[in-house]
Amino acid sequence: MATLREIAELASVSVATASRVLNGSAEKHPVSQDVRASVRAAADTLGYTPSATAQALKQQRSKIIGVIASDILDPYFAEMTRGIEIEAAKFGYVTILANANRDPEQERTKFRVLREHQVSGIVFCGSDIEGSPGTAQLAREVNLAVRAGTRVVALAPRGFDSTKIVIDNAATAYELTQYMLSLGHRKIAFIGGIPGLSAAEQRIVGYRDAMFEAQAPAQVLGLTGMSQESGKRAAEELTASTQLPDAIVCTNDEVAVGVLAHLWTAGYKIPEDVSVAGIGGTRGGAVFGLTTMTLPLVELGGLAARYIATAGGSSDVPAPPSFELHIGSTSAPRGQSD
Amino acid sequence: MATLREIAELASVSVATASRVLNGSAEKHPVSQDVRASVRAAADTLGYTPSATAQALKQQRSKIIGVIASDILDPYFAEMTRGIEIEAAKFGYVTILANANRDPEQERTKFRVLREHQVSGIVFCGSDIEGSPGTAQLAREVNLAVRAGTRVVALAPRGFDSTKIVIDNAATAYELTQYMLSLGHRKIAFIGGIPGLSAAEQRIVGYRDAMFEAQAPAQVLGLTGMSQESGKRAAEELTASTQLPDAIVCTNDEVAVGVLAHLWTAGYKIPEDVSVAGIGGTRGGAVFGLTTMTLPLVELGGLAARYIATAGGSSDVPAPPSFELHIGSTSAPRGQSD
DNA sequence: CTAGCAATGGATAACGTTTTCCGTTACGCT
DNA sequence: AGCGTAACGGAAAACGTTATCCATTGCTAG
Repeated sequence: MATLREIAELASVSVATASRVLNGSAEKHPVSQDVRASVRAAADTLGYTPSATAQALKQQRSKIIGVIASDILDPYFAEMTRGIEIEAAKFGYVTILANANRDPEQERTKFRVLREHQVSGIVFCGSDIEGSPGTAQLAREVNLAVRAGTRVVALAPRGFDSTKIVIDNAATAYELTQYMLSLGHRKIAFIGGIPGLSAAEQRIVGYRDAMFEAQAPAQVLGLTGMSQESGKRAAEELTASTQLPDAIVCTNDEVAVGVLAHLWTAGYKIPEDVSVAGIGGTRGGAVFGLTTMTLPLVELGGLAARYIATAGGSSDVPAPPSFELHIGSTSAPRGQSD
Repeated sequence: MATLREIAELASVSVATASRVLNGSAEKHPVSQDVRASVRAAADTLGYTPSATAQALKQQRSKIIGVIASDILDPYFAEMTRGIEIEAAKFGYVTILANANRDPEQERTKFRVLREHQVSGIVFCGSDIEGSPGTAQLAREVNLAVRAGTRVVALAPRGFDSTKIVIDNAATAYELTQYMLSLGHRKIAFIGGIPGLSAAEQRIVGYRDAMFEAQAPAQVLGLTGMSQESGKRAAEELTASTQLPDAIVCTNDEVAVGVLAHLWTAGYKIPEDVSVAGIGGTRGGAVFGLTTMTLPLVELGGLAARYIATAGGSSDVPAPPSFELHIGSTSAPRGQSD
């Protein structure tokens, strides 16, 4: 790979000048048109590719955003990471993706590795698992980093002192449940979640609140998982019992699809026999016409990326202020499975 | 962030020694136990984090693997990237993920950006779209890089002079079709693909071959897309026509799920009314008991990662030999939708 | 007794950039 | 004429590592 020095030599200018022409600061320090042209020509003939590594070392900041996703195969997080990547690219940033398999230990090691790579910031996609062994340890480490100036943003409820961009999970579930109630359903079951997973627990809270208000009997088969398989298993359990509910609200689209899968193969009609709803509005449920609360997943990711890419970038704020942004659930339920 | 110099100072040793203790080469150049201990202690108190950036600059090779995926939301590629990430981590590598949206232009820009980051190698997940404007240009650029020593591996049929690890798509589709035939189905339709997409076209070839051999009438609704939505639309078209086939073979699981979705909502019974099969064996189809050819997607990714992480690493091969690895379709179809 | 070697530690030159600090012009103004 | 000031261009010091060469010691083999 051609270096600036070689370019400079070929164009008979100094490396400083070559740098100014090829990478940026030609405004701060003017370079004549002639020189510019010859430098660019030299760069072309030699096939110059700037070394992002050297730039990062010099500037103490690589144009990389680290992403730690709870489960990369879950469309919920996949959408977020896509949002991050798209927005990051607009700022010339690139994303390093790490999958944590919902394991705080893995999150911790990935967090470290990402920091070693001098990333501009780190985004956590996915919420806390309270009570899990590594959770507190991770939080301590993250908080230390945040205080040291590392830009961290959590796209979910997290026990970090970092910037957070979170959806109001309780409100979302509340609205969805209300919607199902408004359709005339009374017996509405709730399925899904993982013990200690804040986001999931908040959704159960929202569901309970709505049911309580309507004086309808709540039935929570929660904490059964967040995957399609877990949804399927829970649905099997439900259909094995004496009486099917009028409707099933699921903690996310994946679980809902699993429920749908079982109900369908068991011969039930949706929504005639039972209504099913999910949360997320991911591509996964779209093809089934799943009723779901559409969440701005891609936009959330974009927000996170933009925050990292811009905060303290050209501005002169040394310590980017951590803030907490709550996205209300503004979307209305949509779909045909209700 | 603490640097080696600070550590060295605190431990009253030279940076060289600190480097030797903290990062690696303590075997090549021995360091006494006492010194080791004091350096490590210093590193601990100062909270040392090695700068991957500086290491990369010095060693002319970052421990990063670049991944360019055709469509990150398609489980087929998501599985591959997961395989890459898992295996890469074992070697202390990290992956930069870039989504190309099946667009050669985007692949090209991402390829450039990745190279700027001095990645150890680049993996393409997804095959060529022949005839597309940017394809030839991309190939030229990639080949140039390969010749210059960049390690590139394509996890799909590609017109690159790079290492390729490809599944025998024709054989896979052939086997699957034969299996469906062996079940007694005669009228078997094929759905899915994108014009110019080599992998998809190969699958059609395999299907045709099997049907021809069995003297069964082939019906290809190919080139309708690779997504769930496209599968659904194609299925709609199919059910609108006079007569439903006995079975439907789809180009991948996503399309198959889309087909399933339509058939189900339209009131058909699977597999009583019509059998459905996909290719890939991704998590997407699992919950529906979709009949599918399980492909070693994760393993493929792992192979690619291992190749990049190891080739020319400690060995002294300067130019890693490009090779072409064909994975036969060894798996048998599994699932209940047939 | 001494050449030679293993063990250990240090200095220092890179790696490819960016950026600050200094020249040198040339020009416009008093 | 004198001088401030843009407009340019270059030299060189970092950024944090690693690796190559040297220096010192304490041995052991001849």
